[in-house]
Amino acid sequence: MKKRLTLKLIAKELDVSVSTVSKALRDSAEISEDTRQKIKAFAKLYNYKPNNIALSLKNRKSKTIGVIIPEIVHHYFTTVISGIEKVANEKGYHVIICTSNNSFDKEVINMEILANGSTDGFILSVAKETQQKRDYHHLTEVIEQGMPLVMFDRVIEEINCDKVIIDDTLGAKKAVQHLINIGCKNIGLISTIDYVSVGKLRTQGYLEALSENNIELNESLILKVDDFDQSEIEISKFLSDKAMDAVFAVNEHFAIYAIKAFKEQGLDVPKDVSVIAFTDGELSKRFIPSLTTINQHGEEMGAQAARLLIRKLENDESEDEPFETIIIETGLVERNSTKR
Amino acid sequence: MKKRLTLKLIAKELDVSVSTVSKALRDSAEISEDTRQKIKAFAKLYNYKPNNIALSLKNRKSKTIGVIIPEIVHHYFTTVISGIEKVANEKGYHVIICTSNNSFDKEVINMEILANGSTDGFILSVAKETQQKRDYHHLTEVIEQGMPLVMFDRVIEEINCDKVIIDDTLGAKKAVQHLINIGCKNIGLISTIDYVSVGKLRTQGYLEALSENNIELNESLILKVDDFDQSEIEISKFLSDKAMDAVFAVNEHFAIYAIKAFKEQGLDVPKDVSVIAFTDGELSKRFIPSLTTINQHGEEMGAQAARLLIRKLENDESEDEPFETIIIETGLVERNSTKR
DNA sequence: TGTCAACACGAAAACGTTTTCGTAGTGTCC
DNA sequence: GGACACTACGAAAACGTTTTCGTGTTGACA
Repeated sequence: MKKRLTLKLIAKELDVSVSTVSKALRDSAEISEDTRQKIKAFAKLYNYKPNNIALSLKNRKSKTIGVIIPEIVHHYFTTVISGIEKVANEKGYHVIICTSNNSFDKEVINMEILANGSTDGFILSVAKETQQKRDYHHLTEVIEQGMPLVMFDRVIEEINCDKVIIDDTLGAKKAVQHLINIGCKNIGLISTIDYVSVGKLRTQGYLEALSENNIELNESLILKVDDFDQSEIEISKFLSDKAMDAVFAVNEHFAIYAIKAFKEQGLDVPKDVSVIAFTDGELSKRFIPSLTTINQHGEEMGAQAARLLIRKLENDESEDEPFETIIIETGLVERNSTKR
Repeated sequence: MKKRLTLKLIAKELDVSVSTVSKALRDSAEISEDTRQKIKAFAKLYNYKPNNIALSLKNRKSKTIGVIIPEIVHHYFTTVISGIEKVANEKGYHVIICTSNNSFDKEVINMEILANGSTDGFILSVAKETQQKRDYHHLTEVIEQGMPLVMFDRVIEEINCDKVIIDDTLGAKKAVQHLINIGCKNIGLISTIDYVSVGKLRTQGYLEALSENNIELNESLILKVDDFDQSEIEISKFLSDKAMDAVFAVNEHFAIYAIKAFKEQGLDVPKDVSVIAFTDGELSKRFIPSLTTINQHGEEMGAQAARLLIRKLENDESEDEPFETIIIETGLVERNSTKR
């Protein structure tokens, strides 16, 4: 087991001082051509690499950004991470990922650990539990310490920081408008309970689309799923006694459960009933029928979040720059779960 | 913007020395009850948290483990990460994730960066390009520096380190044996080219199962997909002129393309033809028909890898302990793409 | 009163860098 | 020959910890 090479070792070996070695390697003009060559050659030969930890301590920055997401086993979040990584690596940052598992406590702990030097800033999508509890002390604390924070997807309005979101309401509106355009009249909604912000916003888009088209709201066509694990049964029950010609689901899974339920009822998608969902997922492309969706552009979202964060990190002057909220456009992707 | 609290600041504020503060906070018996209380109260009041970077430098360990995977937008890898994270966090480690994007160069760069102090050890699944190139200098270098390395899934046999793999060959055999048991005779194989080790091993399992059941090998029933992006077309072409009553696919995607192709030919799965695949994915559960699979227990795999790594990290004496290869058992999950 | 142990604390080194400042040695110029 | 400016390097501080060792004060005891 080779010991790691340090400046001190090089210095001793070459009989110069540590400072000389450091300067030589950084091409300082203070060092004569001769010794510079000698030191560089030696360093190269023995494959010297500076110790990042020491640099972090010295520079008081780690060149890494911390990402905290509710869960990683979720295609949408992986696309976001992918976008973050791409931009971060381009700019010489690396990325630490932690999952909160939708637990408030784990979110807090992860932030505290990463905030203690490991990370220069955060990109975060808050846990469901945090949204419920409305306890944001860990976020404000980090901000007060001067660490930039960018929130995405599930953001907290009250927190003053950069944000990247999609136009959930508008996206939902687009979806429902599409259903209306193809002639659907009785449009159901499968959403989540309201404390999940996206559920709330998408519900709002649904309502707006109806009202703009002078369609009367029928509350009985709205389902707000509470327990994800029970959603398949809930949805199947919900759909069993309603007359709908379309369903708008706030995510991929709900859409697929809906399609399954319809099939079991002997209904054909899209002939008898159209289904549209919010998602970026793999499933929607591969499912039969493939799903018409409102896409969320996760990778773009991650990329923008990373750009915002790095801008704040590199611009010391930017402290008093106002915070930005970037809205990622959603788009309709027509596939085979809606009739034409 | 509050400055971060350090030992030095506390010391100045309370008019004691840095060492006293450090000792007090760590409950050293050297410090009198009085001052200890005072210091602890102060630290708590102003929410002192030690700087991890300084600790890393001092202790020459970072308490973080680096994970390098070929791609993150892949359900299997996220389950593995999930398992790694769970175990790592339990033991007080955190996890840095980098993706190689299946590029050799990016794999090398990521390892070099993380190896310079950021990380105590590695968990790695090698990039496709690395398997092709057979250039493993970055792996041996890291090992020579005394950093433990655990490889999983796509492992390199020649490298001497801990490994976690699944019994690809046996798993494939199980799959094919199941097809034989339900009465299939003409069993096709959709695999990848051989330099991807899993493709090779699973192919071998296929061959073994056939030979053990005295079924003659028909080379024309084997497809080795080269270009992933073209796989849908390749598979559809491949299946168009063969008479099979079953297909074993080495991954989820190939299986689904096969099912689609069969449907287009007017064949029913599972009535006319059975399909079985290797995978842990979401798709297989939700697809219609849902897929009979050989599962890979990704989370278990990650957990074991993390355990192996941490064992090496915490046991200085373990240096000469022999390396282990843990084999994760695969299991057959019967669903609706195979007849009963 | 002098000796010694116990107690409570501080100084300093160390981890691996970068950077500021100081300074020997050399050469130039009048 | 003296003043001065370069040149090329080294010493030391700093980043925030932990830990080893040294030391001043106190009290007990003969």
